[in-house]
Amino acid sequence: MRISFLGTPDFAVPSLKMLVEDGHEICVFTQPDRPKGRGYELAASAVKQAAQEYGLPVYQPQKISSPEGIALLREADPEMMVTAAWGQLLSKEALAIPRYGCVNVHGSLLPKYRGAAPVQCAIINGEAQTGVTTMLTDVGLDTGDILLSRSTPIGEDETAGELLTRLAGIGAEVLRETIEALRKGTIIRTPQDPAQATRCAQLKKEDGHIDFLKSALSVHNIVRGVNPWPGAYAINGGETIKIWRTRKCDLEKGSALPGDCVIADPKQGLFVACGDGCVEVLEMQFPGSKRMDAKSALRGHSLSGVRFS
RNA sequence: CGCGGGGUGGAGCAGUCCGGUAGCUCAUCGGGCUCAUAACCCGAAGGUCGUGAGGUUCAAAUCCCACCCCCGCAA
Repeated sequence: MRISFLGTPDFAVPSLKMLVEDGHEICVFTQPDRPKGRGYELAASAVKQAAQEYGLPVYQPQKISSPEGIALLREADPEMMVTAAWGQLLSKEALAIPRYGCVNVHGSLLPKYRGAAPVQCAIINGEAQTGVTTMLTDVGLDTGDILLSRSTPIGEDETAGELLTRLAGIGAEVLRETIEALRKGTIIRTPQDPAQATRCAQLKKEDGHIDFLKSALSVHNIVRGVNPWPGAYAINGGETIKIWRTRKCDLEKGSALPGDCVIADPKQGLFVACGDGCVEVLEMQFPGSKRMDAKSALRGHSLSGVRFS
């Protein structure tokens, strides 16, 4: 089938590869290259890089629903459009182009966790399970009819990055089944129940600021939910200390206040008091330094008596 | 030329501004103490201070120059 694929980050790559390997005729749309990293060099999206490896045509209109974007889409003349972590809403005009419509691969069990950061939000909220849903895109934000979905349990210590990778793979499989069913005409469209719907906003930098007033479990969920981006951090004076990994622990906090480093020792590790109980910090990063396990970090940096804010 | 931090014994850091024969914590090895210990005491080994038979100097980890690598901000 002739398919226009619209996607940007890593999450979309397995789906793109699947489409290519299944022999579909692909035309790729992805966000324009943006200045990135040290030196602000222009960087291509993960999808663009993958597309170039396959030698696929790549288009990067500023806005897909602009006249230019629409023109490019019409020129590609897709029978179907597929989006995965695309990042732009599609206009009615754009959606009308492909005969089979537009299928979106979304990293949650819709109608829960509509929006930009479904995987991260599910972890932060302590969900025990999530999944991938394919839906028929309409003009709303992740509001279209559900086609297929598959659930998966979330590990207790699983990070957003790890889960994202897993869901990306699952997404590719579900997408394959969805396309197959659509072609055969055996697909069943299920409207979303608006009453069950929840939305999650794009994560901001400050979402990584750990609030130790919350429970130890909540802190742990935030730490893994914002890993690897934007990354969890605690403030000690003027220093921002990144917290990469934590673990639940049984240590009683005693009279310690939230944010207190109850134990901070190169031999024992780092334990920080929360609203209830403590979390053990396993991996952290001091400013100007690279990330390392907490015990190593504590050899050269003392945190005894410190209270994070 | 987007802004900034850093490369020092196995690990993590101090020392660099105000040049003068390298220090701390942990680990390692040997010994001791203890019913016992992620405990404690005594001792030892281990470093071309990122690279340059670079510059300045009587003398450079420390000042100057060039290059390499790592990290944060920002996206």
